[in-house]
Amino acid sequence: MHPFATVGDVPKDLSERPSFLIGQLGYLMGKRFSELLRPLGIQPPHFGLLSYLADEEGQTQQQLADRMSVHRNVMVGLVDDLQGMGLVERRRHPEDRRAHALYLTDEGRSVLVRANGIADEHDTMLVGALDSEDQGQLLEWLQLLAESNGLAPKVHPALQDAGKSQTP
Amino acid sequence: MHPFATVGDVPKDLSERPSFLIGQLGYLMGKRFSELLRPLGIQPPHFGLLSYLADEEGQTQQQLADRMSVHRNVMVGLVDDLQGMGLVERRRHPEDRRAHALYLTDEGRSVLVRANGIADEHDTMLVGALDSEDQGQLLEWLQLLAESNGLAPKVHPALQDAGKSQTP
DNA sequence: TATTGTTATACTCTATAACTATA
DNA sequence: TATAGTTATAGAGTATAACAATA
Repeated sequence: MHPFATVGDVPKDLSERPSFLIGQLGYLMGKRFSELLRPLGIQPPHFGLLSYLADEEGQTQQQLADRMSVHRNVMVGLVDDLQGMGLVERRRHPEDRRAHALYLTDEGRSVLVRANGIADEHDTMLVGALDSEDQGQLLEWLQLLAESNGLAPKVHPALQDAGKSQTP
Repeated sequence: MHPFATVGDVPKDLSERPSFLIGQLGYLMGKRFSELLRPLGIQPPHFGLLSYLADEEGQTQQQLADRMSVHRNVMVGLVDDLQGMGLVERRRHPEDRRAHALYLTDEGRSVLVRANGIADEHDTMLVGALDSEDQGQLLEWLQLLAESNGLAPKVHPALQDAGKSQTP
């Protein structure tokens, strides 16, 4: 018995803590998805950008930055990358000459389809050890916990830490 | 319907992917635990170190580094921090004069007790929206998935990415 | 004056190597 | 020769600020 067990209970093992298990698994998810995407030449934030852009083409960088909750400075780099690979195009915005209107190329659409397939594999790797019914129950609980813990849907918190819009 | 839905199905929403939800929640766990620990002046890796040291005092830095799967260079900094706060002591090792034998101070034990309490709160924040029975089921599933995805128990993968022992 | 996109700078973290003292 | 601990260096990633063009 530990001398510091003042409340009468033994300190809990890390692997009995849901927060630790989720932390372990969450870190692994980012790393593994990144590796799975490597053959496509993109990273998870690029995948998010392509997905958001597919939802509605012609958006400006600022609009996409707001939706993904990334700083607009970061968006420049993401778009540079994707444009360099020929996956997106910057066109002139029809109403605002300061802004760019972004569009997917055919290659960009193709890469997005493949990336979605990789994400499916990725999900299967994660929850494949559970039967189909349990997978469904787990998904519901995760959605519930994401909401009860204040997470915005479809926004990865790693991208939104930076102060976004304040220009002092 | 999207023009790239070649396989006949619409791309899945990010918040319907267990991998994305776990990724969101996992990132939040690290950030929030870090904030919760701030009043104690320590960070999550320090908490891990204190826990491992409480399991068995007198361990060397290398032993602790192996168990936590951190590089020994990183361990130096963690021990420096904790020693600077008066939470651990470096004593002479009785059998190997190269090594230090590490011990908790009374203050270190006290901080560990409080940190365990904070970790309990942290867990409750995460799963509090589920009833007690569901919390139990979720914990089982998370333990199963951690194992089926190759995670070592009680080792946070963020700390073990660095090559550890190779001295070329 | 505020906003879009861009660039440059600084800061943090971490990875790698190299050094010492012992074994 | 190998190992425990330490220190220094360099690189990646990220935050902050500043800028030009346009609204």
